Amino acid sequence: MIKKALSEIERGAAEIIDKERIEKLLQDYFEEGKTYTVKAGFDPTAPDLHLGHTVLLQKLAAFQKYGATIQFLIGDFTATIGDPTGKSATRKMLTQEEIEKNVKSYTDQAFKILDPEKTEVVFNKSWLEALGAGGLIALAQNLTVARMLERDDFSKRYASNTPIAVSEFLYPLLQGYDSVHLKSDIEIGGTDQKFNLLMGRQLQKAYDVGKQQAVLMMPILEGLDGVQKMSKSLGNYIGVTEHPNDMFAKVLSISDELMWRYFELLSQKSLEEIAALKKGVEEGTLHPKKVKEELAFEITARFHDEEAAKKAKEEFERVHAKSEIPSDIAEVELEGPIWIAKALVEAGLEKSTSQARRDIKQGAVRLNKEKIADEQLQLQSGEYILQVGKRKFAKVKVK
RNA sequence: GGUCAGGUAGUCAAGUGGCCAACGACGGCAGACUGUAAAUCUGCUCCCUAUGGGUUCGGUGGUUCGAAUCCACCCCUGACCA
Repeated sequence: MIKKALSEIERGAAEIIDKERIEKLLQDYFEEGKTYTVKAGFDPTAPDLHLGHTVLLQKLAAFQKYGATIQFLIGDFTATIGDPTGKSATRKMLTQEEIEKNVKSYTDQAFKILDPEKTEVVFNKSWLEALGAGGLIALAQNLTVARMLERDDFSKRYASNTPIAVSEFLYPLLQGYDSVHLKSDIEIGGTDQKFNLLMGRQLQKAYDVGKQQAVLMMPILEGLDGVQKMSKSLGNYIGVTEHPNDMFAKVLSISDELMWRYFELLSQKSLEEIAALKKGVEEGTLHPKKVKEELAFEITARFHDEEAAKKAKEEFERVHAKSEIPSDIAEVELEGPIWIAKALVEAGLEKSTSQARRDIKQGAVRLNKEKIADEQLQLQSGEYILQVGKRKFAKVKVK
C-alpha cells in the first residue's frame, strides 16, 4: 500500500530530497491515520492556469489521496518583490482587489483538480508583514552572500554584470520563512525552484521548527513548441479554461516526441500503460496519431467532460481530417458589393489587404470551398463562406 | 556624477549620403508532402484596389538636389570608473 502510494507520488518527479521522510509520513498515515502538510506556493499575478501549472496541481492531488492537507500558499507579499528565478523584471504592485480577484479565479481553476476539503488557502502577507524590519534582518542573518551567489541564476547574472536588486536576495528567504511559519512537512515546486525550496529546509532548522521539510521537484513542462517552457507570455500554452475544441486541437498539434512527455506528466494512465503504448508505436502496431488522440481526449475530458471531449474530437475530424467547414464559425455582415480583400480583413481573417492579396496570389483563400485566383473579385450580396489557409473561417453576409 | 558603447521592421542583426521598404537569421503566415502534426522543400512577411502611391530606421530640429547614414540638442539602454 505504501509502495503504491509512493510510486504514484514519485511519478514524473525530477528530484526528491529526503525521500525517507516522505516514506515515513506515508507510513504514519497508513498505520496511524496521521495527516501531514504539503506546501506549494503560487504567484497571484497570473490568474490564468495552463497545463504547466497542472503538473504541480496533479501532484498535490496525488498527495491528497494519501493523507495530505495542501497548504495552497498565495504569495501576495512576495509577489511584490518579484521572484528572481528566470528572467528579471520589476513587478508592479498589485492592489488588494486585484489580488483577491486573481486568487478567486486561481482557486476556482485549481479546484478542478484539487479537493477543496483538503486544501488550506493561506496568504503569506498575513505573517510576513508582521515580521518587521528586525525580524527581516534576523532572517537575513541565516544566509551568506557567497551562498546566495552559488545559486545559478544569480551567479550567471552576477558574472554577466546583469543587475541584481538586493531585494531579490530576500525572496528565497521569505519563501523559506513561509515554511517555518507553516511548519510544512513537504514542499513541492518546479525544478527551477530548487534553491528556494531548499531554503525552507535550512530555515526550518535554523528556527528550530523541529522538522525539515522534504522537497519534491517536478520538471518544467515544455510548451507546444516542445522546446521552451510552457508559458502564457510565449504563447505556447494550453489554458485549462480553453474551449474543448481548441484544447483538443492543441494537444494533437504537439510532436510525437513531446507526446510522451505529456503522457508522463499529465495523463492519469499508469506508467505501465504508457510504456505499452510507446512500445506499440515503436513496433508499428499502434498509430501515433491514435495514441495522441487518446491523450487529447483524456486531457479535454478532465477539464471539461466526456461529452465535450467527444464533440471536440468529432469536430476536429470533420474540420481537419476531412477538411470540412467547422460547425461553429464567426458570422459577419458587410455592406456590398465589397472587394474580396477588404471582406477578408473585415471578417478578421487577414490583418491587412496587402496580406490578403498575397494569400490570394498563393492560393490560400477559398470562397465556398473553391480556391480563388482573382484578387480583384467583388462580392455581390449573398452569403459566403470565406476561408484562409486551413484554420481560419468566417461566414460573410453581404447586403 | 564621470568615461565609453549603443538605440534599425515581432525578435536578433547588417547597412555609415543616392542602386534602401532596407542583406541575413529566427519567429510568423501560406503552398507541397502528411496523420492536423513533426521533419523537409518552396513562396511570402510595413500600409494602401497597387507594375503605382504613402509612411518607416529612439525623438526633435538642421545641412543637402537627396539622409537609416552627416550636424546639434534631447530621451532611453548597457558597460566601466566613482
